Amino acid sequence: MKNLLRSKKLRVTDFRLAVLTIFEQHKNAISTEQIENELGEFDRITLYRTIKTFIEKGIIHEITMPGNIKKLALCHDNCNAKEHQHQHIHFRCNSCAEIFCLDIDDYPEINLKGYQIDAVEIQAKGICKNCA
Amino acid sequence: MKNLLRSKKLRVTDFRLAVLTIFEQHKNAISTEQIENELGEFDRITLYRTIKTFIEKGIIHEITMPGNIKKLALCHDNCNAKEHQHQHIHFRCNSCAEIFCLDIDDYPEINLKGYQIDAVEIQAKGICKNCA
DNA sequence: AAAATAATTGCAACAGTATTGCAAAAAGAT
DNA sequence: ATCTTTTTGCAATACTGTTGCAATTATTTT
Repeated sequence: MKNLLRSKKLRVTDFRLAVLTIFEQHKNAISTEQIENELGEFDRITLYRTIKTFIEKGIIHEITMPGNIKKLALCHDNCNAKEHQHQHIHFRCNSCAEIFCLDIDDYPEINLKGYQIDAVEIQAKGICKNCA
Repeated sequence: MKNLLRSKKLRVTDFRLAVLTIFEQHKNAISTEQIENELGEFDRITLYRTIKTFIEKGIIHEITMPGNIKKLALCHDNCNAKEHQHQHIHFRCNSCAEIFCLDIDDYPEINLKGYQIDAVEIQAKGICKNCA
């Protein structure tokens, strides 16, 4: 974890390590609220800033879906400030409401005449393995 | 427009017609802020409620993307409260920041072993026709 | 066409989410 | 150990959205 921060030219602080630890303890994407609950005592503003920094540096990525759903998950690929590139899809279970980052073998190509496509994000909804 | 509201069992009111008119005047997806600006005098709470109702009834759909991007667009398919089904992708231009609902011929199939997929939403980012 | 009914609106108050500026504290470099 | 720069924590503020309730308006019934 310390190396991850250093590789992104971020200082290693207790706060950042605490937040990273929470991310690593969760397989699935988590909400800001969940982080708040698990942090114990903390400063909200610092948390928002930490999240923003992590997103900019490509440590975590944001997943948003209609209905004010907003979650965060660790990047597994090597992302950066400019572009997050994930070869996985975001799956939301309609039963347990968990959001999973799932790898797929053949990531579909999208072609649109006249449009230059730099990044594609795929979201799916349904029933997950555990709830099925 | 009146028939659209009636078909969804909603009362025809000036406010709703005004909001619908704004949607029809825009080819691309628009933000709540844009609607507010174009409405002239209005009540914000009523607008939020109108938007919520329209989404629930399948008149408009929400498009969300990382970075607190949230836009709204008319549904062209016949959507309903339970599920919005669009055979188009959402394209965001990195240059003009517009969000387009674009039809594609071959909407990709997504398969995930063990997961039941009910809906798929595809988002793309790049450079649009006009900006290219 | 008027009265009854039911949905919608507008206001007040409030809640949640997020940002900015700034001084103090902490991390990393010399 | 000291210096420099980043990060934190606090105060204040802004934005986005919601709830309850009374007044108004649209539709239905008579």
